[in-house]
Amino acid sequence: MLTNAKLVHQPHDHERCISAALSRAKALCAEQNVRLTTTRELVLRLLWQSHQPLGAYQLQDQLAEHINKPVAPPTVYRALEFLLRLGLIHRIPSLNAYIGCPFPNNEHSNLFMICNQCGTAAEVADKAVNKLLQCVSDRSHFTLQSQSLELFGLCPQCSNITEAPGYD
Amino acid sequence: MLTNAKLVHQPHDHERCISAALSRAKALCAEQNVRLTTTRELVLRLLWQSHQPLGAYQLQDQLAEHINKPVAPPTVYRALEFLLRLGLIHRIPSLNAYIGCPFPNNEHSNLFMICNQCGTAAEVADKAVNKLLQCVSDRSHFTLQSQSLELFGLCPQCSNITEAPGYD
DNA sequence: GCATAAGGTGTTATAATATAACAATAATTG
DNA sequence: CAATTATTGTTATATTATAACACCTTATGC
Repeated sequence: MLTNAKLVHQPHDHERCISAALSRAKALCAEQNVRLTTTRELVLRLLWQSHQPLGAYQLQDQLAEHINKPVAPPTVYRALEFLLRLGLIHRIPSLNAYIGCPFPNNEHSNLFMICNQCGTAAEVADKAVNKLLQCVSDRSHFTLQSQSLELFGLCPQCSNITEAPGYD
Repeated sequence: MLTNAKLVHQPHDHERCISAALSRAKALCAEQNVRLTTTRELVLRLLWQSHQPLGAYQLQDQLAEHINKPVAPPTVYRALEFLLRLGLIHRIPSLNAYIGCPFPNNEHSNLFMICNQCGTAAEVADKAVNKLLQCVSDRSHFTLQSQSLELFGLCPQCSNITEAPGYD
């Protein structure tokens, strides 16, 4: 099972997450012979500022603040589209939000564990999950092409807080 | 594995789907002591007119046509909210669309197989899937509360058409 | 039965998310 | 360096969803 769950749910050197993501992005763009322009890189950076998915309009605000001039929605959506196409980020449909992918190029499950409390989202890639869903599809003669799997609940930290005995 | 896939993907007596859904709804409302008002029942009926998820604004149009007077969005969304709360319908996040639930009251997987071609969506409830996802969550100490699983691909019918040899 | 409360609907306005279309600019290629 | 291609800017608008408040209908207690 490939996952960034531990990283996401514990204090860690987040600068490393960011720089790793950026160097992966640069490598991938070079390989694919496409351009990681300033805007695209900035949007990717912004998405990697935390492990919480961000909406397009949050990105718009942050981007505008960053470059110190107004940004129109298409600018953001184009960058997102580009990053999505390369697999550098994911869209989480039930949140209308976007998040950096911690392991692009790997076999994906497109599976996220999203904390209802703190909003963090950890990604999981798991062969057993993929296999089982392939099997479910096969049984119904359904030709599986892609998937989007979202688990909602409480991350370890928020679970502990919630479960802790109160003072009542 | 509990699924309506065969029904969805083959010609069938759809009137039975509709009437079954309605009687389930009536039973559930009686049991829960809530009211299946005209609007709510109509929205449920409309959702059951096919096995394709419908958007809120498609429902709005159809509803307006049906009762022969304009309908405002809140009317639709209120009915949807009610039906969702009772588990009579599901929302499919990546489509922003709604669909009738073929087996409310059962253990759910919230797993849909959605045809990219014809748009039909079959639901699957599978203990193995639930168990595996529970296990994935456990391994990360994630307290699973709910899930949304969407498989995209081709239904059996559309697979056949696509795979059939062409005339080129 | 009737007053009251609770639940449901109508209506208007608006928020939040996303895309279309076209002009302008920058980068790449021959 | 001209021509092509890719990218960005800009304006407008589509799509999905909700807030707020007035009004009406149904259930409930007396």
